[in-house]
Amino acid sequence: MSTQRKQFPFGEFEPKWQAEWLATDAFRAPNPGDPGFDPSKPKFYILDMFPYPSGDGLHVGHVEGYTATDILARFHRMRGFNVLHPMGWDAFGLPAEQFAIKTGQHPRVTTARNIDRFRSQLQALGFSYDWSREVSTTDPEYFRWTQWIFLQLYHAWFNPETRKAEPISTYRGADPDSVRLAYVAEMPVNWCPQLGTVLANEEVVDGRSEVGGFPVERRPLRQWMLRITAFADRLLEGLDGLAWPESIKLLQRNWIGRSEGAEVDFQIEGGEPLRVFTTRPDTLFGATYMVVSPEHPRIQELTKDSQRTAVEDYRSRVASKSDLERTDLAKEKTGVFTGSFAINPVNGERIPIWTADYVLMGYGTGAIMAVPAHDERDWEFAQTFQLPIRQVVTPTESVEGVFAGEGVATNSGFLDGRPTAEAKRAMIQWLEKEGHGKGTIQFKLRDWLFSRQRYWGEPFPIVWENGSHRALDEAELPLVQPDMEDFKPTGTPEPPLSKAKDWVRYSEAASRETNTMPQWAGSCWYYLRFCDPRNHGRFVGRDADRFWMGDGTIPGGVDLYVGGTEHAVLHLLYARFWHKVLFDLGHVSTPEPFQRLVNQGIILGPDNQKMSKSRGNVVTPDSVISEYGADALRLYEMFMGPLEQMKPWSMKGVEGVYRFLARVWRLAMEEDQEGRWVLSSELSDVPLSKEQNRLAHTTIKKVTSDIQQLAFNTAISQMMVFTNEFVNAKPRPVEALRILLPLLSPFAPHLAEELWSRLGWAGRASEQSWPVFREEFLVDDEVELVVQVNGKLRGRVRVAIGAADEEVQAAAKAVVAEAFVDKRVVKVVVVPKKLVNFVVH
RNA sequence: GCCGGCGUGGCGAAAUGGCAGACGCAAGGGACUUAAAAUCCCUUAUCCUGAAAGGGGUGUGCGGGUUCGAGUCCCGCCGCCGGCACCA
Repeated sequence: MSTQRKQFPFGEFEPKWQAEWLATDAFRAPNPGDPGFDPSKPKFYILDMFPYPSGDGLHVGHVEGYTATDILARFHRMRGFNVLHPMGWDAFGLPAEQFAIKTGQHPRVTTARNIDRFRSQLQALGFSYDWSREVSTTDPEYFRWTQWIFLQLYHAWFNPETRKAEPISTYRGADPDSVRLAYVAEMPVNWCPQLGTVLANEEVVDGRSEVGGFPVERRPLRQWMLRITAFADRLLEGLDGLAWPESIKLLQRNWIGRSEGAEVDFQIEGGEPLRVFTTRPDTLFGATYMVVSPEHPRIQELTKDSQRTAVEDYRSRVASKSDLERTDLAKEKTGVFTGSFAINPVNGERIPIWTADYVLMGYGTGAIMAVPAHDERDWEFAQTFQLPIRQVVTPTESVEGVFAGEGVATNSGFLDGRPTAEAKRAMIQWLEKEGHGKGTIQFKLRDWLFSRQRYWGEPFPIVWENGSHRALDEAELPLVQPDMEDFKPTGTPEPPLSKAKDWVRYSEAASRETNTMPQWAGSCWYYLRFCDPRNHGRFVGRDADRFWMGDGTIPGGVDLYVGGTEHAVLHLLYARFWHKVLFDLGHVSTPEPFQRLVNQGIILGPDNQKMSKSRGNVVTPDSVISEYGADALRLYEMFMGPLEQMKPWSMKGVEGVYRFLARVWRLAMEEDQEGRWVLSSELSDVPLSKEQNRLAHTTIKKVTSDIQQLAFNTAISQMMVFTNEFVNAKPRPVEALRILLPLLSPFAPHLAEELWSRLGWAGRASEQSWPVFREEFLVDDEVELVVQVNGKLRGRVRVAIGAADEEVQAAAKAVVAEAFVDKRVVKVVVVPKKLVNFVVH
């Protein structure tokens, strides 16, 4: 194939138009106040998840999402929108740093090189980004504002009264440091020895690091945290109004994990009451023992001398287990009796307190009341250790195994006979009245562990003095990492920046924070910077924010955000959190950043397996472009199937769309005797025939609505049908190209531009107004109906478009008359313009 | 285990409850050519029947149901993919 002559000279005109678009700033989007800004045009902000510029370069998976957004950006421009379609680089991150350590090159150098590679690959695809808005998270002019936003978090707290973030100055308590949205805490964190850093919960998968797959262990360390849990309810509620895939909303809801229940205090002999959380306060009468987590702070106090050795043994055994071992569900329940007893407040019963690792310190209060009759885990534990089981809920229908569902309360004193929902309410009421507890809500969501022991990240704008922290002044930003020869991890939780002694020393008494921010920091707000990327006075100008993101009066934000599912609970949750803080503090005008979200499906290798170097099934955009051109690559990725679906690559499929593009080329062009491309001699100024005109308007209509529905594959099919119709038309009406080229332009912009210009038409194809279909051209005088008998196809009939039902029935009946012999017509269904169905017996 | 999503030709896929398989790939046949490539045209779900034109049956993972009519809606299964997973 590669030695063959190309069927059309894409290798010449594709680079030509790419250069032309760049040189003329063809896709520059002016901001309010800029020359050429037209406030009468509505805005459309269409965003890609910006890439991490890895050393491997762009892959075909990137191209899929980016092509989809490019089609929509071009389409909206042609429809008269102010379109914001930017691109940038999420360039901090572990791989760059690890590569740097391996090769001895500074990450700034390798990152810059990777960015150049990515940029030129994107430009070779003809994407219509406004390159004047390009940003990189690693640019000090960018991350000064990342640091600035961190300071906003640091200087704010969440006021539970107003349910909003407010300046810390409105906080009336004694210790502001205890309520800041950015705070320091000593807590058990995910420490990854191989990576030499701590990780967020979201970055740990099955007890291993998401990056690299190294084991992760629990260690108590002093870390920066962001109080995302304060926003749990708002992050949950905000989902309702978003046009996101339900599956993604569900992932976020599950991750936030809201549970309604009650806290109950159990009296302890000779000690403070022990508090538990339960979602089933209605089963309190069935609590036959308690369990506290082995890490519970009161474990020492609760352990009686007779049990001390056993408890200590158990605790050290648990501590040595990895998270993976500990969460292995297949294993037997383990635990030890502490020797203490608690008093069940509802019936005064004395119940034993155990410790067991199936109770987690990180959720609820780290202690539970065990109701083995109605909780599978408690039931297993009770079975193992011969603890009593008391049924207090009667199922409404027969069930097998442990009944954990809802039913009717029994053996439960004042609750007896009440259905579960009502019994819960009654018990909470009783607890609150008697002072034994209260209704409460728990979340699975934890605060966001925000510091990393890395070199290649944003330094914290914080200094330490006499053991306490304080913020740098905004004027001191950006705070840039020092140039270091040796930025390797220290192998201990001590960050690499601690080795830069001069940099660390801030003043006589104060020293800098040496942790850096995680990679998510820069991507939490890049969509805002794109609105106003060169603003030196503010992270985003107010007018730019109001114009591109909306003024808050209608659901605003990014109009369409396209990216992979892998960010469902990481980036997409973090960004929403930061955005809400900025919104509360009055820095942005919309409450949610991303109005509509679409996930593109994964592209598999030709072998139906996930593309990977080790499998050797990776397809690179570069090879496809040199063989078939950028337009063919773009078109193929859109033609493969629905955007959101997972689908395998097929080089034969690329050839198919390549042939289609060649056919479009030959609609307009032919070779002369010397093999040069000249305008086709078949082209003529004749008007379209009635049928051709109908097809043209059907095509405009279908392509328009398919693009709006992101159904690019069927839009392309329709353009193929249109093209096939004209390939052999003699004479060939040039009008067909005048309609087709603008429609094709968002998909195959180079080809459309080239033919438009060769046909000698004014302007560029990409600048034309989008064609408008006219309904009156779509209708025919006659229409063919399907004739069915008992729902089975038995014939066809042509009738006039306005024919009355009786007329249609009569015509249809004539077609299938013999089917009625010895039969009786019971019913006739007439669907206008579609079919006639006779029901006979 | 729980929660999602998806099952249609040899393959990628189409189909507001109304002609299942548009469009593309692959395959077969033909035209053009000294030949090939490219291009263009035709056939292509499957079974039965017929010399042929044609006619008939079956068919959207499986089993039921609703409907004049189901790939599409409802109930119950099976399979694949993804997420969560001792969260009380």
